Amino acid sequence: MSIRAEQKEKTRRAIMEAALKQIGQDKAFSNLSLREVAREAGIAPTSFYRHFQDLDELGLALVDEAGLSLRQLMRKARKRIAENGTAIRTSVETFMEFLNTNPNLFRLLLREKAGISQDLRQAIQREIDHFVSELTEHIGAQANIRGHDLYRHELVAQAMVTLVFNQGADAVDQSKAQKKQIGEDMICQLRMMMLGSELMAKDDVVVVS
Amino acid sequence: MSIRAEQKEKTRRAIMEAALKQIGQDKAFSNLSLREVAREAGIAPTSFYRHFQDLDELGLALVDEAGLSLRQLMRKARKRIAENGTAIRTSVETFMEFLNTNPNLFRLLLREKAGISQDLRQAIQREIDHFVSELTEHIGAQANIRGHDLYRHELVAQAMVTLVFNQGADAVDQSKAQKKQIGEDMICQLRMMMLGSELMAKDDVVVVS
DNA sequence: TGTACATCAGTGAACGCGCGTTCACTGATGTAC
DNA sequence: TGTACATCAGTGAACGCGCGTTCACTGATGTAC
Repeated sequence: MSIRAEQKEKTRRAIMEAALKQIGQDKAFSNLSLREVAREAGIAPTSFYRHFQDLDELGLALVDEAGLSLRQLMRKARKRIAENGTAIRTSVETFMEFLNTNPNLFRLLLREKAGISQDLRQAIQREIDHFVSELTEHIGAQANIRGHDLYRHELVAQAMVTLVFNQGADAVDQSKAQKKQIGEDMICQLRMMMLGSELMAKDDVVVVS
Repeated sequence: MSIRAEQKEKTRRAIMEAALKQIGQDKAFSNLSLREVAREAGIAPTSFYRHFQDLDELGLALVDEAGLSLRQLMRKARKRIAENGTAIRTSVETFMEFLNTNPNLFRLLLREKAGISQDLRQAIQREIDHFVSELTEHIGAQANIRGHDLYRHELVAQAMVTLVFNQGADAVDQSKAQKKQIGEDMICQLRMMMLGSELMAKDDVVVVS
């Protein structure tokens, strides 16, 4: 990479880090100001435009980055599960690692999932949907291997992601001990879901409405 | 009530309705402007201060109102359950009614639960915690009556509220048919939780870590 | 009931401020020969 | 390698704008006698 391109990339990173830092300081993305981000990044306000057309474009770049992290996370979790087999515990613990490593990326996803910008919401929803469908596939395959049938395993996956993501929100600002506790509770809740689904898949259970 | 007090109350309502209207139009609470709210309410910007000290105070008043609605909702659900017994279905359907009746109050809770203002977040968390503890008590009592034991029923209640609240978020902007579908899926997920918890409460099930 | 005074919800002008965006410019880096 | 020109990331001045808040004010409603 040329010197010029390198420097440009460095500045781009500085802008993204500046935005993430502000998000960590209890700013919603829609409350960021271009001038404040530029100040934090150590550039003139006008320089921002050399990298992003506007703040929305910066937001999408950040969501892309978060999505990338999520996918890496999932790969890591899968690898660990293959090694030691305790799928739910391993997934939750891997997710809690993500929370600790990228708290501001998580805050971005969490806050903007219900936020103002339709573009951001859609981008985040896409990442989460992707996560859900990977998990759906995974637990479906696992169930086949182990010979447990699951009832509507796609709903199990969806509920699991919803639980982990949203209870994770309560954990992000807590002490290590409290995080641990929240993680254990989540593990228990996911097991309940899984067990319930297995039970509902058995022939002799009548589902009443 | 005196004429003066009546008029004042009317203006206060107008301000709150104006804020809710803006929240419905994809504004986060932290993006509301005092001037815009006043404009929408049909008063001079300065008149706002006769009713609220600042926008934060307005936010808390709105969360109070939402909390009141939630408690009314719970009471209604309990009454209906006492009449017809299908607890999960009735609760979900009652919640979906709330969504349809007060979409903007729900949007406020949803958005500001992960939002900027610490005061609002705490106020909303308090309402949700109250909801969870009422539900915990309810399903605990129901389980006793029916003779099913539940394993850690407080986690069941927490998960149920998390699921309904957050999947409800996906429903609020959808068509009636899609809302119905989301509701049915939620019912299924809640049943899985409940069944799983019942199963884990049985003596002969060994919980491995 | 009538009068004189007090209260107070609502007002319009004015303020200083930070914002996003434009523009023409600079000077280091890159390229062609 | 050296020279002449092109590119383009970063800049500082300037703009118009909507904002939150203050202030002294108005005039309808309320109260005391």
